[in-house]
Amino acid sequence: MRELLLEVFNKLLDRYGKQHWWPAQTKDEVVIGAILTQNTAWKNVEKAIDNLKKARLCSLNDINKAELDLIKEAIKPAGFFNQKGLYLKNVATFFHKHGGFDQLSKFNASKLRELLLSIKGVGRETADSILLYAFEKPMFVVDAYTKKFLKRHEILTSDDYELVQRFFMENLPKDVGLFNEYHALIVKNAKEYCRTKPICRGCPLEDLL
DNA sequence: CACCAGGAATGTA
DNA sequence: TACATTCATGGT
Repeated sequence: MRELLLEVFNKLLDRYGKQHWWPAQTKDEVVIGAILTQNTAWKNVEKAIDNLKKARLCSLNDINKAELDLIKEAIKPAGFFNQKGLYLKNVATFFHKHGGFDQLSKFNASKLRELLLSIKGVGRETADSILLYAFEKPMFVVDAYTKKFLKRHEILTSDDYELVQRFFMENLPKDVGLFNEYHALIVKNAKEYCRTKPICRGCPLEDLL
């Protein structure tokens, strides 16, 4: 199974190249983007982040100080702005209370995940995205695409988040760079082949079906 | 026009 | 534990 997962990774990387995730300029933006992209197309998140930058609200510190309604107005393009406005406030408060990235980095990945999950608005995928792409902890990120991808290629059919996550983490070297690219490549591939196309023509994993 | 997007919280049984 | 509902904008 280890070899299969590495083979799949190599084929994806060979086809698509590095994805350079997370698409953000700062760690704060990774956290903000992780909230904004919940069940939302990244294109819309970009608009929201653009608005936040123009309003000088694109850091956790700024979000802490800012009026909630200003945040909501800026993030409207990303949808669910009433919830996400509150969620951003919750996350910003959390980072402030815990002394920011420097202090939080001292926790091990498991403990930090637990802390992140205690924030209202941060679920498993959001927590893991923050752990991997902002804290650079070797935590595999699972999303809807990942499950579709595994089913489509008949590798694993489970919908259980933790199970799918363990499947990757127990069968791959715990490497931040590897987890980073792997998740991004799965998303890239799934967007292309796991939506409307019933047959996998031209997919780099065609021969695995 | 319907359907979905890099989910999570909440409620019900 | 398992499943349904709600949240909202913008692209296809």
